[in-house]
Amino acid sequence: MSVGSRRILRVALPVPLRQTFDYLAPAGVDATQWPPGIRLRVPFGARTRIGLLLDWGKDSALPAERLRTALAALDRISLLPPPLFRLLEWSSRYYHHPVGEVFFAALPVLLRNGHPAQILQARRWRLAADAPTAPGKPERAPRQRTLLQILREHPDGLDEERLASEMGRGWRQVLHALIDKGWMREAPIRPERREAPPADGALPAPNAAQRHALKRIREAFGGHRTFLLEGVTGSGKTEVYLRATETALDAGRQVLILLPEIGLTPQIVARFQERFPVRIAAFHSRLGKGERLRAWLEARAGDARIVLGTRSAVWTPLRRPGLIVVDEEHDRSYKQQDGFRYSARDVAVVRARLERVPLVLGSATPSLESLHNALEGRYRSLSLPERVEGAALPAMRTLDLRARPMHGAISVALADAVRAQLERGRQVLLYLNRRGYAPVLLCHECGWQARCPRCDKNMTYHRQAGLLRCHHCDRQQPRPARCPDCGAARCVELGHGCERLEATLARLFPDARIVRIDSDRTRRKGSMEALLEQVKSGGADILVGTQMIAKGHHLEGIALVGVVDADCGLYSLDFRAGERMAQQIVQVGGRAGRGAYRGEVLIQTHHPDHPLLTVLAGQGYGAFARATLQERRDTGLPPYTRLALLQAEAPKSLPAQRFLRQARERLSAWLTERSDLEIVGPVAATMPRRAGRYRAQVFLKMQRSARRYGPIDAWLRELEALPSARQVRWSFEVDPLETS
DNA sequence: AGCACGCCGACT
DNA sequence: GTCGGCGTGCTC
Repeated sequence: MSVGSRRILRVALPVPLRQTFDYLAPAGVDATQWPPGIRLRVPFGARTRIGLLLDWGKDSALPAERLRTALAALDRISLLPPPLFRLLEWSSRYYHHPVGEVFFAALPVLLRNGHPAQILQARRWRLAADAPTAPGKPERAPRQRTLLQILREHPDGLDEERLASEMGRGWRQVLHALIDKGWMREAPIRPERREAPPADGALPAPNAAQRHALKRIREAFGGHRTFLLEGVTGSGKTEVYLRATETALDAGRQVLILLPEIGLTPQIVARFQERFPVRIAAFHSRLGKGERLRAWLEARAGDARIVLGTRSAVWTPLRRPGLIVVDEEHDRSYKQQDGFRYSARDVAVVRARLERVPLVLGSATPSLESLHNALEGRYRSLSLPERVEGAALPAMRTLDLRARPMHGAISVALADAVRAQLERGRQVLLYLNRRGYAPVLLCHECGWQARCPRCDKNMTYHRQAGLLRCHHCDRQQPRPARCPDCGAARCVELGHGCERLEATLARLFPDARIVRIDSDRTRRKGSMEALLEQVKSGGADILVGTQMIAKGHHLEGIALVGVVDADCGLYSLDFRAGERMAQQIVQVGGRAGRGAYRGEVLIQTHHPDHPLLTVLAGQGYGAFARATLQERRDTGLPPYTRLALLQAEAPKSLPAQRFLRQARERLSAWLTERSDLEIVGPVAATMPRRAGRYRAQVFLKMQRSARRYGPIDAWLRELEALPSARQVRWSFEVDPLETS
């Protein structure tokens, strides 16, 4: 190989185009001095942009005179360790997403914008021993006096960022004046606070199932293996993660732990920090740009030994990875729903293979995809069938609503069960996955309904706010005093949301303390924690909530969980609705009886004989999941086939339809007779209009074994150039979760 | 996605 | 007579 002749730089740019761009190396630079994975400043159209060098080439498909010259390299060494680099290439191919957008999604914003790949070491300053201690000194320099006073209050020192915000403009001059007087000393960056880990005796002793799971995971260290850890709620999955983490750390390795959006709480970070006196990088949504870059670089350097984060943390570079964990792997927040639509769980599976490390997928209610992989032997099954410390699993049964007397959304039978628990001084949780007061506002005279003009959907009445809100767009409007159609003052509320359920309960149980938790009540940061704290400390008798309360929270005192409406998940167009409903019932039911007594789960339904409910309530989630898998196999749905979705939306219906029709024709042209690819559509979305835009889609259904990405890539590149594509917003999604 | 180029309405 | 609307074409 003649290295010197490889003069073409192949560069990925953050643009939605399925291609790379070729550049020449500047005069005097041998292209091969620049390793793939570094950032380059390049001219692009009318301006200069930052790209990522992916590869070199001997020659370009473009004539030499059209090539421009790269301006400069921003890095000396690759930003991305080789396995992560290959993971990103794989992701771009698998998800058929523009390679530049994929690579740039893995970089912190500051790096995307050209910031040097160096840890922002905001220097810290503290007072020197001989600085004046009297508050009035020096008399003739008020700014210096202020700065001295601030630092007197912070004997450990303050970083420059804080100094700037406390002092305001011109702070650096003041600082330098004090440095010149010898009154300032540089303080060590981030005083390390390392506490000894708890002695082994202080830790909970793992039970037999936990020990077995750990043994299998530890055996896999040093190589790759994927485990599906099925652990009922309260079975101590986190303790397994912690002990497996310990093993990886002892081997000098890093651990990457992915959590669903609501799972990454300060408490879970604290739990890891308590156990391990090592640097932890926690990627949460409130991290500032600089902090995010620092955490990213610390992970890349191997200084952060544990990386905790949500979906996007799957792209964190690791120097010496030893273990990856995906907690609550069924959770839908692992799926990015816009732009680059990837599944962090699925990416983690591939990453673990490329990094050659074990991966643990944990859940009480595994996704059918993962369960299928386990049943087929691709994943190793581990199970924690019992709760720790002997707490019993709640008993689950259905309550037949047919022809039964009701108090609003609550049957008399459920109300009686609630009363019985309240009389024994125990807590009750009622789960209703519907916000607001009533999902429908209807005129009793003429039949008019409050509909969202932009979505063709009913607007939900929120009584406390006095507003009609559309839950599909941001529209809200006051409740009309009279029917806009006939003028009658007789609009009635139909159906029940959480707000109304709370009102019903207040009437039925006037002495009970009721706490409602839904996104209407937890807008403000920290209000969710405050409400949960109130419940945990016994300051509530009845907890009412949407799916926000279904996940993860350890509520000791709850004896009864009521699922107020199980019917909405039974007959849905979305083939995953049943799976989701079952997961929600089991997860919310898992809040019951984690204290000293056995809990009870009551499921209200008009379809007590529906197989989903009978299997779930009678035999549990595992049996339900296996039965549903059988159904998916019979109907040729995922995970037995693979879906992809081409979606288009436009302010008018026609352009979206036209684009999709053309897209379908073009795809057919790419296919041979023996292609195992089925095309369905264009069909209107389940919600044909949302926020004033018409939506339609084409489905691709492939055999599981289909590994041929080529035709689809060529097809999508063709679509990019289609004139009808410019009149619509379109997207392509592999393995969509929502097929509506 | 940006950004420039390009051809038609209400303003100094 | 110009400023600027967003259609359409291109980016190595």
